[in-house]
Amino acid sequence: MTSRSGAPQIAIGRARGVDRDIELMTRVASQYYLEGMTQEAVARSLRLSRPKVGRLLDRARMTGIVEITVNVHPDIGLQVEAALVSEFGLNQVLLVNDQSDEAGQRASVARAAAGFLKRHLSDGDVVALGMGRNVGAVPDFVGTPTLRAATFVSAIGGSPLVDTGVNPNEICRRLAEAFAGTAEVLYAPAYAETPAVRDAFINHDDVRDVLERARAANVALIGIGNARDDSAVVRMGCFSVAEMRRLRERGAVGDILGSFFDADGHAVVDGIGDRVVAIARADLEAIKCVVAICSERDKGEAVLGALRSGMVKVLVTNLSTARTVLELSGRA
Amino acid sequence: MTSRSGAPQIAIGRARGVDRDIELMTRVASQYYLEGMTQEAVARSLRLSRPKVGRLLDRARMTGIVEITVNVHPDIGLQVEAALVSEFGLNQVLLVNDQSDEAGQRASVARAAAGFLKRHLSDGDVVALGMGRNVGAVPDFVGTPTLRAATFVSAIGGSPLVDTGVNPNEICRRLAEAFAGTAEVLYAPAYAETPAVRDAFINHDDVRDVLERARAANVALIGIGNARDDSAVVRMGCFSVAEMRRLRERGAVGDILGSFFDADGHAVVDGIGDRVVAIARADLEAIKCVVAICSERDKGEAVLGALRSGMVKVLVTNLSTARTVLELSGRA
DNA sequence: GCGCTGAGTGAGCATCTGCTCACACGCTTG
DNA sequence: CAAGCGTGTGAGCAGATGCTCACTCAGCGC
Repeated sequence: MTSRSGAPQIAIGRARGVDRDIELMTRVASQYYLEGMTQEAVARSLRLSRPKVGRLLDRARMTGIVEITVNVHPDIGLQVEAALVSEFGLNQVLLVNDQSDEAGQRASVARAAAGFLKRHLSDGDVVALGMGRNVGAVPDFVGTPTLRAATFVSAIGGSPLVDTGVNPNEICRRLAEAFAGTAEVLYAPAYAETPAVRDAFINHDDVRDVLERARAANVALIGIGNARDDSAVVRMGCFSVAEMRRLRERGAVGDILGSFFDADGHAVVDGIGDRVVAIARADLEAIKCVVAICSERDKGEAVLGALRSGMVKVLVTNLSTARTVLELSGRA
Repeated sequence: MTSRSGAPQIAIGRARGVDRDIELMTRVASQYYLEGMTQEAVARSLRLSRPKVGRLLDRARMTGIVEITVNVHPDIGLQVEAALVSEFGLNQVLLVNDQSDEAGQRASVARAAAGFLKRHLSDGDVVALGMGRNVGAVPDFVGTPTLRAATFVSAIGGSPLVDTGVNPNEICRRLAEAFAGTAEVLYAPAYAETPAVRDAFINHDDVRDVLERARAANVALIGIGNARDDSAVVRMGCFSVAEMRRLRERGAVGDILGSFFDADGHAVVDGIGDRVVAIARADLEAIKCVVAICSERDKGEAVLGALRSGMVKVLVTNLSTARTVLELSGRA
């Protein structure tokens, strides 16, 4: 009945003042959640009091030993994922459930993206980072720092008007902290007033070095912007409403790292491109693992264009957005 | 309060007689498990009776919408994983908790391996398969068939003495079924009596074709055997106890697909190799994603040799085994 | 058209769980 | 060395959950 502990004579994991109850929590959680025993039965089997078992379960949930996830139903989710993968030649699609509130939706998409990074980042990886609320929410869900010798690099400049975790530098620092890696940030604005100013920025030694580093990244984590008057870049003051209108007239539906594209994914060329301080579309296309995240259902056209552009390799989004994209692409 | 449904006008996922309550289950599960509402509160918010909410939650757990996993504690698991990755140059390590019973241990390791395949298999992948109880347990945990156009190929012959899901052909068929892919099986024994008989087998058109196909696989799923008198290959009658003893005298600690290696991972050459009907060690080394699974704590030496051999790229095992391997390797 | 069958529903109850609270123990501090 | 503080423990209770059991109603056969 009382099985022995598993004799790990090894020091790994015991070094610090690591919680001595970890094994107990694991055992309790396993009996309760996996074997379906009642808390009282678990208490008897391990000679603990019933409340103590309850408390151990709480802590097991807190520390991440027990993980409860609500997935998209396999019958639906797998079909939609497969359809997106085959339609747009993606490597992977991660779908999460729809949420009624915007914040919750962003959180669950960000959690999925964080999970992807946790599973896939290895020592030595270099991650180029975009901006925006969606990307900015990712560090919140990394959880326990995970000791990866990874580098996080801003792939686009920031905006002085917002400082609320939306700027790539801020995201960069927080992600690096979460993964116990290093951050390399870009001290330049995302958009310059004129091409000449932009050139001055990108020729600055520090800026050029960081952009060079971002270009050499093997992973990228980016958001997808839309081309509407209320889009983030307009709100951030990078563009005027008139400029955005002009972009739309030329077919623009969205942007990635300041590179606009139309519904077919083709680049929309305009003076704009010459004012962006960021890595270029071609740079992104060369990165093997470009993870795009989007949690807003009304960004369907932008996501469609982004997927068709070939920049995106992994898409993280919610079910409705995914369905909207498939519908728009005519593959319903 | 009552938020609208999310208007997915698209047909995907609705085509068949798909459970119309899927959305309801998801919503209920989300409110209960993620937002921490009580069943009664969920019932009120969705105008359902309290028992109905309970029943929906049951079904959500059954169908896989809600997933409860008991992980290794991050503080410990991540350290051990990182240590194995860096020590042996692996791509990834998946650790599961120790289980007191052998069957439960095998099941949880197999579940993790199945999860890895579900996440990583894409259309067109070809998976070479080994034999043994561990590999044989994987198909049981794939769950919902996932429509991947993948091919599963036996990479080693079978044994006529056992027919209980341990033979690669059987595993092959069951995995193919679980993933809704195709199976290519090998009509040959794992070990022939003499090299001449072996040659006769591998020169047979069908056998040669399947082995050729296995060599060209981009994924492999294999077990790790040990070199003891009670090892699976001896029990299966492929070898005599005396032959196994001779292998041990030459330093053998374990085998993968019938290729034996010593504690340093070097191949143990013997007449044995000429009698195996399987792809060779070099073939396996050339496959990018070789997933080895092991659920037995007493296979430490065998796993150590396997990791040092360079054949294994992804290891799936339980915490104690992982620790034992690190300890044996002197990296404790 | 009528009755039968069976899946699905909600009441009621026994049980389980979460929470509060008083208490004991160990550790610091005067 | 003693008092004080804080964390952790188990009793007790209110509320939440799982379960059984009549009951309803749609679907089907006679």
